[in-house]
Amino acid sequence: MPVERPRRRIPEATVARLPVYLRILIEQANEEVESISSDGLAELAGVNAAKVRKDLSYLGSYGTRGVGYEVAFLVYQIRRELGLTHDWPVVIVGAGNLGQALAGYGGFGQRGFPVAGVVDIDPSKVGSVIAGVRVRHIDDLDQIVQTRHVNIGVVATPPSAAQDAADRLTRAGVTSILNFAPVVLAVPNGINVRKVDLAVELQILSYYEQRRMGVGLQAIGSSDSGRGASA
Amino acid sequence: MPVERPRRRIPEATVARLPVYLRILIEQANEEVESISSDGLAELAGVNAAKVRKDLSYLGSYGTRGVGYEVAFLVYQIRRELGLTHDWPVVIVGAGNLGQALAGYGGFGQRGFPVAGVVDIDPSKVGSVIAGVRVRHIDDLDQIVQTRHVNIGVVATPPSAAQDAADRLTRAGVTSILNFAPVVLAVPNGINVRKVDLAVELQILSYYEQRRMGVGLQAIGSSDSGRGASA
DNA sequence: AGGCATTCGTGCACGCGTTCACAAAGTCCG
DNA sequence: CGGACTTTGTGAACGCGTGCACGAATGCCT
Repeated sequence: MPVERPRRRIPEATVARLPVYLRILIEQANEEVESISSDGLAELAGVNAAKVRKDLSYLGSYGTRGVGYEVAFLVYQIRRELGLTHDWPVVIVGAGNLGQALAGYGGFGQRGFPVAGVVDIDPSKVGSVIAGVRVRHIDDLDQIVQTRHVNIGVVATPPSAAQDAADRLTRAGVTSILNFAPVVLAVPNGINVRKVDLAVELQILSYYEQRRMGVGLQAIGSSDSGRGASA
Repeated sequence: MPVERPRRRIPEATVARLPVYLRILIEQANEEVESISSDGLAELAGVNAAKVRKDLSYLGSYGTRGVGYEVAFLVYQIRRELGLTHDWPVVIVGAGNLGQALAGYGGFGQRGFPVAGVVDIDPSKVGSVIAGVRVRHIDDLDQIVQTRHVNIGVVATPPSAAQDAADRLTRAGVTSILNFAPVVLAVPNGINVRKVDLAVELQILSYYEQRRMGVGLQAIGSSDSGRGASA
């Protein structure tokens, strides 16, 4: 009996939705809800019910026909699949406006991603304490990554410094990067990069707004960009 | 001669990439680069060259065979298509940690999205000035949206207040929302919502990290999640 | 115990997006 | 001026993700 299956590959689109399901399920658990149907979960997540079932089927055949899914069990399974059974310390590069906000954002530590350190290249920023974490110099990056076993780095620098930050992170041994700088990072193979670009998001919204006006008042209908439940 | 074509619909995936091209092209223009090939742009954007050409072909047949695209002209065309020929004022709901960082983030105003106002429901926060903008009470939302002609709202509240913020925004007449709260917003039809969820992004990275370890040291290869050029 | 209602799991078809491959169109040089 | 070279624009094939529809399994009620 194979205790830990090698686990089949999960489609990227599904991986992106699992965290959403997880958050909703934890909420439900806090409200003493014991079980939930794919329909119920779909409604709360703003997606199709069949999609929910297919997504969850990648985890295994948990779920009871005629009843639904046991919330607590599903939380455990998703946690395990996403690798959230233990903490993933992160290091933040850049102690500017954004870096400080991220370090102060409670959502990190509370959700299993404690801030192992904040570093900056500007000596004048080093030493200041933000959100209980002392800012250290970027030269200490290697040491932080190694002693705290950091796998995930966050780039919160100005655009001009982002590539250098990424280079230092990968050199220090980080294998996943969350990039907030409006720059396309070049990284070695095998390094996982995800980007969050506020300007891009706004410009996408701008496109649909502009379109809405230009075309006149005709049916806008499916201008929802993936998410969005109707009231 | 139709001055302004009705413009065929552009695939969502392409719309999401246009802002990236735009940023790169503006950079190139600043460095006095006059023209660029689809190959060159593709490299800088970290995508396939054919994809660049197909994306740009949705704008029209700009581009000269044997030469490439004229940078300045392409910048103009993308700007026009994305509706960036004029500013889009945005209103930020929530003057907490994140709201302040967003208001202070220069990337907004400089990229055509000036902050028309920051509002909060907490009277103790009202009146304080962040990044040159005075925080006003959320009851002033309607007035701000109407007098400043705001179409885009940013939700930067705690999760528990996010739905209320979205309701108020749509009621005030906002038709696009950028949501930073880890909540699935329910909005009326025709309202465009995009979400930015830090915890979700980290959890996705966590999945691939966990997988990397579990499977052992075998080829990780295509674990790049869309972006990522090799060094 | 049997039948009915409910809900899961999934095969299948459809549509969108990506990529290849190549003709068309232009430049450059001898 | 002609031929070689470069690069665009796009038809076509492929692959992935979505959503429908339905069989299978389970619980509940009589």
